[in-house]
Amino acid sequence: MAGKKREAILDAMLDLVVERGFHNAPMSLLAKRSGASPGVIYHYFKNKDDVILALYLRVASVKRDAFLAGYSEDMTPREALLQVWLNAYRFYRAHRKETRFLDQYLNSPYCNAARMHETVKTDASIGRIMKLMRPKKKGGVLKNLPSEAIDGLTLGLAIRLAKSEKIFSESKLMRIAETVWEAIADQ
Amino acid sequence: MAGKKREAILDAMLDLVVERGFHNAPMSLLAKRSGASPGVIYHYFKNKDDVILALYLRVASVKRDAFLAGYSEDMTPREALLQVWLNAYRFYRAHRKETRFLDQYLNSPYCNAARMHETVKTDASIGRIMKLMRPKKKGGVLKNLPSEAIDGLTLGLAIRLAKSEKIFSESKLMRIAETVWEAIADQ
Amino acid sequence: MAGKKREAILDAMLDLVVERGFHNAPMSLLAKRSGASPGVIYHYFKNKDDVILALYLRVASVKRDAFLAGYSEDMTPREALLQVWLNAYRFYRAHRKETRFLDQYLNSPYCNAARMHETVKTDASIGRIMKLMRPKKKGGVLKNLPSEAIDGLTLGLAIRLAKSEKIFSESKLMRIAETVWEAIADQ
Amino acid sequence: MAGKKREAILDAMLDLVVERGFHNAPMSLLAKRSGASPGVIYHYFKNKDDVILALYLRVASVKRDAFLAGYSEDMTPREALLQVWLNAYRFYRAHRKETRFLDQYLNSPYCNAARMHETVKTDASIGRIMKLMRPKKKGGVLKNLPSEAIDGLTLGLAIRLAKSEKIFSESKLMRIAETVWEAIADQ
DNA sequence: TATGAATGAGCTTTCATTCAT
DNA sequence: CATGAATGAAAGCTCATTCAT
Repeated sequence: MAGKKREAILDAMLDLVVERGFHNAPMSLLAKRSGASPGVIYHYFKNKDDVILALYLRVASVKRDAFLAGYSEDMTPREALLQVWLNAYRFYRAHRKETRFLDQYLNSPYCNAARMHETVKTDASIGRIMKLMRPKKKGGVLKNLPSEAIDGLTLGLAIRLAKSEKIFSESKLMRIAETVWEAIADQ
Repeated sequence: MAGKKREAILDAMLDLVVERGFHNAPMSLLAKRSGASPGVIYHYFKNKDDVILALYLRVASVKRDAFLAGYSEDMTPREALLQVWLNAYRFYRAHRKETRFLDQYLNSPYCNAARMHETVKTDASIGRIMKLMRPKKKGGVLKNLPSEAIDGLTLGLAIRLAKSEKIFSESKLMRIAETVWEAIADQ
Repeated sequence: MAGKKREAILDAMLDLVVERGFHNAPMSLLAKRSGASPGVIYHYFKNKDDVILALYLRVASVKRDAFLAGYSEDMTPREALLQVWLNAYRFYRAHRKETRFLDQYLNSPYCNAARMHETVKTDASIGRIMKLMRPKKKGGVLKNLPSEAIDGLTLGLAIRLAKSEKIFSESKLMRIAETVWEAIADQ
Repeated sequence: MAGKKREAILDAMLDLVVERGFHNAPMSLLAKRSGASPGVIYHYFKNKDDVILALYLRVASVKRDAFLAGYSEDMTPREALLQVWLNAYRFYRAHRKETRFLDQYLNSPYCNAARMHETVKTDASIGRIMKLMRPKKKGGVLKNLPSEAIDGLTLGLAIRLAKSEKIFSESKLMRIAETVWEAIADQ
């Protein structure tokens, strides 16, 4: 109950950033939209940047949980990849506002080196999976591709598909996931 | 001589946006950096948004030319894909400021539906290539994947690799390009 | 206590417009003169035009009350005319700043058709009196003159006299009021 | 031919002031509307105030000539009054832009004491007529009314009627002029 | 906790005026 | 005489933040 207003502020900020961008999201409007007074926002948050950061952390946390749903360490790399890839697609598809927020946040100087410290921590569990997928010569099962390539061919593709207005059938998604696996696995 | 100051303003805006983001790029600083007076910017541009838009159009135009360098309609789809993919990687790699600007611009509400009209026009020639690469069942040579998937697996990958600090050797790049081709071609 | 600062802003704007005109009445000076900060003016008013409009409405309201002081519907037309005419003269004479403001406002494009809507509403009670004074052929007691002529010969004269530096004695004013009555009444 | 551009500038300024007011009549727009370059305006006029002043002097001169048309010193006071009154009405009626300009100019602090020196000189010939119309006790034929009253009952009325959208017939105008004469003459 | 009036630095933009060409 | 790019002070206005209540 205590955190209800805090959540309302973050919700309103998410809407504002998506609709209007970081600039053009004034605190006065945030107050109006969230039903809080300008003053009380500063009770919950140090300043505007802190609201943005808290929103990012909330979104990142939800995203991490979504990505890892149904994943277990017992899975084969192939099973893990397919699971996480579909999770990613579904998250981006279901959370379009959050996706657009992340796009803006991660591409803006708002998110600078200092803050990326937090980011890395947050995404560490994603890293756990990714580390499983090492190139063959390092004991993994993947082709000898740079990690950026692996990332781009998997999550990068998921996000692109999710941004499309098209809705893909389960079978189509499975087929794409297979294509992804084939592109990166060293069979 | 005629458009020299106009170009200087756009150059300065590019630097500012990359360093500080759309917000935090005040016109007064733009004036100082470009060597123009605050007033004269409004001789060349209607307002701040118009500067941003002009910068986008300039970057998009340069990008299009870079992508199409060395491309000819006689090429096989495979040759064309390899050529354009390498062009893309090299453009993003060589124009990091422009790339970061595009990231911000295309993900921000600055770039709304109205402006995307221009965008589409600008990227039409890219479209010419992409249309060559149709799925097999439509007379092309590609797997039956949605266009977003093709796009993500090709240009989306190029941009990710280019953003990395790593520098890839020619042979490595060629190998990745081949992997890309194999991922999308229906052999 | 509630509207004290708002009133101070309007008071200061009245002074500024009279001293310096609409142009040359910058918001920064308005802030200084009214003891408000530049920002808070925009808490009470939408923009500069809105300050001007609010000032006009305040002046118009005071003016209307002043004009109608001591008037009752039982009066004969002659009594009513003399009463209102003297009221008008005294208002203009006692409120010289307001009078000069009205001169500027009503003659400037600041006061356009849209705003005149309000004006008419405000002056409706004046209209009540004026309608009593109809030409004889419509059941009134006045000469068959256009309403603009009636208006000019009464209020128009009052304002001119009030603008003069001269101070007229009560008896002189009464005599002029009688002249006005004779000029418009159909005896 | 030399003065053609000068006249064009004054014409454009008249339009601008009437449409937009003194403020909102920027020199850049004056340049565009008049077909002159911003620079050359400063060849013909010292500064913006000087353009306004020159326009006022031009309008005042035309007005004076219009008022005196058909007037001769041989006329009886009554004939002179009727002639000048009708001239005034017709001038205001035919020159609405000029009338609105004068309204703004004469009511604004643009037209300050320094400039009124010129004004008085310009209107001296009007003064000649007005002086003929002295109160009876000073050898004239008018009632013993303050000069402001005479002025208001004559020219003040003419201007009010002229501002109305109504168009008055010759006979109606003559009747009103007669009423005016009766109001001020000491018969 | 909560309010919202108040602050004031700083933003985008305008515009009278100048001057090299 | 003529141009129009250039100037820069100053305008109107915004907004993150504070604080008395």
